[in-house]
Amino acid sequence: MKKTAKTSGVPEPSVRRMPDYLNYLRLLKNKGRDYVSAPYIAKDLNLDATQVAKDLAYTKATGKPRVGYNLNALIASIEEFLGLNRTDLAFLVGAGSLGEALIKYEGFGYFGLNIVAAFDTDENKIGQEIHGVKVFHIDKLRELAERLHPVLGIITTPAAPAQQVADLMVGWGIKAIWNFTPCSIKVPEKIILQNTSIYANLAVIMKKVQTLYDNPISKIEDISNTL
Amino acid sequence: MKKTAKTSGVPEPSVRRMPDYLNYLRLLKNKGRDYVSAPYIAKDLNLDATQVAKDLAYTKATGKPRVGYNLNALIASIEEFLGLNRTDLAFLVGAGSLGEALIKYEGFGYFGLNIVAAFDTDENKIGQEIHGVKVFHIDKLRELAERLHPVLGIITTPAAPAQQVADLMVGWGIKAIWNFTPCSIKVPEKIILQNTSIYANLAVIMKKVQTLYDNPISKIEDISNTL
DNA sequence: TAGATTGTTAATCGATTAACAATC
DNA sequence: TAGATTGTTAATCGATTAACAATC
Repeated sequence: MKKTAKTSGVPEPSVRRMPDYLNYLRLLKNKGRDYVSAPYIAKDLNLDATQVAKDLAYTKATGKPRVGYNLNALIASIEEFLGLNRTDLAFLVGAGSLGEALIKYEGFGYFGLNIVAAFDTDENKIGQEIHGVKVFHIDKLRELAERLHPVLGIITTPAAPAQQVADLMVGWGIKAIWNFTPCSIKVPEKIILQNTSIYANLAVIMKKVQTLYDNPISKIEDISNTL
Repeated sequence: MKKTAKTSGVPEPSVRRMPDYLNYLRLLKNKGRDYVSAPYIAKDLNLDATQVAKDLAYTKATGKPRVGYNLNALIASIEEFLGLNRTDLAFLVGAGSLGEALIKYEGFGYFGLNIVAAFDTDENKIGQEIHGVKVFHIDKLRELAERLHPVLGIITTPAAPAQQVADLMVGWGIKAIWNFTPCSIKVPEKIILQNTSIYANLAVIMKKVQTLYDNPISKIEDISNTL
């Protein structure tokens, strides 16, 4: 019953690893390296070498046996794969600290994302500039969307108004929505929806921390301390 | 070769869905409902009913055929599963806007996380209070860690100092690290490490947006507009 | 040439989905 | 009783890992 918008045949986990590779390879390039092999990358990023090779193959990158991949070509290949040549305009609704953090996120520009306007309902925030991005009243969204045709809408409001904001965005022609609220929002089938929940990550970490309490290992450590 | 710290036999995707259920069920409770079935939840959250039932079973929740689950019992069961009764102390390093956003995140308290101190190297930030959490110089981490024994360390610094911060945290007895930088950091095997990369999510969304350009659908839409 | 690495094809592993008996 | 839902067991699906031939 669940329907996940396809990411062009490439497994989503592979897509998620791409920014890691890119970040790592750019660092390596700055160190003056020219070639790099999949096993080498794998070791540094704590991944399986075969998996790295397979991921890189998705980007149409090609390497040479015994030598590896040309670093410049590989970086270009991943950038191409992720579409970083293209720059998409984005609107952000909810100019709280999370919204501010996203706007200030240095790397976004390098990842083909350009937040051009922020919106809020808080009169204190309206008119302000965050890192060069102006905050407008939400009522201006329609007008600005008609003019700029943003592709992506980012929701960083509190949970309550999330659905309303999403409806507004869809109404004014946004193609993709990135939802940072913990609320599950409904959008028409054609709209791309990506939920990013801090809580999902928190849950995983708390669950792992829990094992520290359950596990007799901590008790063993206690014992060894008394020896 | 890759080693993922086990979350006690429960599939990680299931753990990640738990906060969604919890959030949704709390909302439902506020509406005055007493019972809820897996298919009902599934419909609202856009999931498969069997999957919901299976997820809930992991929490040891039990339901009655034809009736569903008692809402209070179910909520309690998920809270128990996630360990929300326990409250863990956390230190946060990097009091920028992302750090600030996390400190202000209303929900964290409800999810068993208590950020008790923030650290930075920026003299302008030191001594300030964010939402009741004081910002200390990073040099104070040792002293405060010895006193408070935080379980979790959150890294919201820029990428460059991430590894250094992690080493510091590990040195002072932190058990789990939540890394928000795009840098892959190395920690001893015993330390729980959770990476949350905004870029991974961005990559997925950009890749999906890309299909809008590749796809002839957009062209079809253009044509229909001229009719 | 020898040997490491690519890149493909097959095997494994794990999560999701489907089927169905139990039960309220 | 009839029928919807739980909860378990089996089938499917997809990603990761392993094996190996090609090749530089």
